[in-house]
Amino acid sequence: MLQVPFIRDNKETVITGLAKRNFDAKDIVEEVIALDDSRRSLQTKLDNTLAESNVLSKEIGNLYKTGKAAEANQLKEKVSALKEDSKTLSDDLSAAADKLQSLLYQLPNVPHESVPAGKSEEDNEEIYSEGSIPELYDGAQPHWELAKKYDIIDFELGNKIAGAGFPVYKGKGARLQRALIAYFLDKNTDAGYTEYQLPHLVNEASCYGTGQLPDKEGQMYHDSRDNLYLIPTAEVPGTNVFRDVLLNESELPIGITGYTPCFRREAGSYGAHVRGLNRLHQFDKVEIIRVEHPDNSYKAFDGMIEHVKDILRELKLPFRILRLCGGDTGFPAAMTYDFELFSTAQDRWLEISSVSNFETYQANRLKLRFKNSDGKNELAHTLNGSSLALPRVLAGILENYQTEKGIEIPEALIPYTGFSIID
RNA sequence: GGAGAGUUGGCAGAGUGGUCGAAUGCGGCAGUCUUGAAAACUGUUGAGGGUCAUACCUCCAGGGGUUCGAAUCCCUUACUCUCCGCCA
Repeated sequence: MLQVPFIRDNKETVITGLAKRNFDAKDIVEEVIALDDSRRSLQTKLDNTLAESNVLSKEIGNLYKTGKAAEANQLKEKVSALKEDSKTLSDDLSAAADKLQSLLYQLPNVPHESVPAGKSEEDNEEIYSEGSIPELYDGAQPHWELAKKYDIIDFELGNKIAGAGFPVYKGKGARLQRALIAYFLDKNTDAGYTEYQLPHLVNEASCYGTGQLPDKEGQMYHDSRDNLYLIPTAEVPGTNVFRDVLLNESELPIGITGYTPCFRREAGSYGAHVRGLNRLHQFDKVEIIRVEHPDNSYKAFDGMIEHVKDILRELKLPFRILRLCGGDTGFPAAMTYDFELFSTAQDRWLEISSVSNFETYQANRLKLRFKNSDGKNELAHTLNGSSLALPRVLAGILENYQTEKGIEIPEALIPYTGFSIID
């Protein structure tokens, strides 16, 4: 959530920044400022009314003590009248505050100055690529065929047990999943992230904290009996670790990592390009989350990019990095880089990681602050990224590492799988 | 699921109608001492709104009520703990 004083002081920056997302913020910004004005003037009136009745109440107390009940009763009437006024004022005030809040929820984060304008993924900029695309043998297959051929992922079985989008991993397929999770977690903890095991269900407040609510309700699985949501990403429980937290500056930076399954309803997103592992209702992901001093967050962002690069380099998977344009950058993010790996057998790029800097947008909702060197409480910056999402990495490995003899295992993973080929 | 107890500042924990935005301890910050640090001692230290700055207002889990006046009394919701039940 953007902060009102920031919007006030940077009206034009906000409007031109959001225009890069194709978001016309002009009316909302004007309305926010107008509402904030009226909120303030109501607040002042209310404060004055309350101040007066506070003074009178004290007098009443004193009058009673000195036995002047008649005078006290006179004052009581006055206070009652003030109370009527303050009731009206405070109703008006909370109406204005609620409206302001709901307007603020509608404003996405202002993109970083380096983010290009653009409407859709067409306008994303490729800024880096690495690794060579392997030449596959004749008869190379997409992963859903390989999965069947080697009997390592059973989509049909998942259909029976749960439904489409819930694959069953078997044998070496299951082991490879476990290996990837352990490998990613090890890479992350080696880089200084602290490993967390987080709840897979979260309450409503946590969903508001990271912005899944109020407007992405339909994308999450929800247990209405207990009002709990299945997490769509570890970002939700992981970032909410820091909800309502006041840190000392010396505690920054903080980095945590966690493996969780992720659950997404993905309503209405069926169609092309969703075969096999490409889009699922349940998938595994290892996430990294950072809390940073505002002065360091972009340096930390670069560090996260390098970290993910290292992993892909070690797995010897060909990848590229995209700088997302305004229109493709997620609502709460100021900047996002996507990692995509090239799947030779599908002849297309698959998104496997998304690294974002949210600046203070999430921290403002979370009330995540630190005491700065002036002793003032200041919002921290939050960042997160996948390192990595499993299904498409798995798809990439299966497709890019297939040979006529079987699927080779990337060297870095062999200590984790305990085997070097799936055949 | 049943019964009971609780929820107070960064943390722990007192406070049962006005003198309470709140004792005390820990932690944080500053200083004295020290070559430096630790220890000790001294001072300081809740959050939000508002103001040029004061003033002032709000906040003792959330919401509602009683009262001239509520952390304190009542209702309600959420959560936590203990015991019982169930259970991997």
